[in-house]
Amino acid sequence: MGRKPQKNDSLPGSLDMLILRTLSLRDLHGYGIVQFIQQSSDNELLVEEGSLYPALQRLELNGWIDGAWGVTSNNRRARIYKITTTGRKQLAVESRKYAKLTLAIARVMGAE
Amino acid sequence: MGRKPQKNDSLPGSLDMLILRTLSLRDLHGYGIVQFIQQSSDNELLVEEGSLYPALQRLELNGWIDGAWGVTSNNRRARIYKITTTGRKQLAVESRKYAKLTLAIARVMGAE
DNA sequence: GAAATCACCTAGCGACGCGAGGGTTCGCCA
DNA sequence: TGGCGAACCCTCGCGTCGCTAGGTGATTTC
Repeated sequence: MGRKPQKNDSLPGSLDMLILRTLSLRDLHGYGIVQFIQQSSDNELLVEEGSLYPALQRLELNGWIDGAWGVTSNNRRARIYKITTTGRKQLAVESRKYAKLTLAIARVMGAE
Repeated sequence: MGRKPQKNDSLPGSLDMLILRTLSLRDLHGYGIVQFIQQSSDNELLVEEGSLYPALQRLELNGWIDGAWGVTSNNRRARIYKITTTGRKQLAVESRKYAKLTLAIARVMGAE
């Protein structure tokens, strides 16, 4: 059997970025976001539903995404989310911040 | 004036790794750990004392570091910490995990 | 001798992700 | 046809973590 996907426990804060990134590519419902992240991470990232839905509410509250009831390609009721203009800006901000942080950490991990 | 160092708020979990990494290079006291991380990260990472000391207790409880009262080169009383054998193993584990996670995140951030 | 620096510690708070639970609707197939 | 599993949504309570804000004391510097 394959490797077990990791929980995102170890990098809080990055979940918002991952969701925004996903929605920047296409409108999607919650369940689909989970699948996209899992697949595009090569089955290494697993987003629990107990993390996802609160995160979506958070993001919507901040005005970074917009949700509306719709129907999936499977003919199922679902809340379809799309990223807003502010959301795209936020994604850019978070990406930059994430890059700086990981670079800084890499420096420490490689320092003598 | 220069850039303000970032808080580590955005990457919880990585603090333990940074401390272990620092102590894997040399025995050090808390205050010195903060300075080392700040300097070796090019002044981008700032560890608050309110984060550091609880973290040190955590690590010691887990048996990953050992603390003992001593004296710094400045002739000041301080708790000198050193990494244990188990701590080095833990550092290796966390480093690998961190690398995998950031790689997975990078995949998602670069996916289409 | 006052102020700044070095050095340690704690309590309480807010944020986040998770586990566990509960719910509906659709499609499949025995 | 009726049962079951998958797709889909949601919430509550918990543990962990870093931060803010506060406090302590010793040593150097002016």
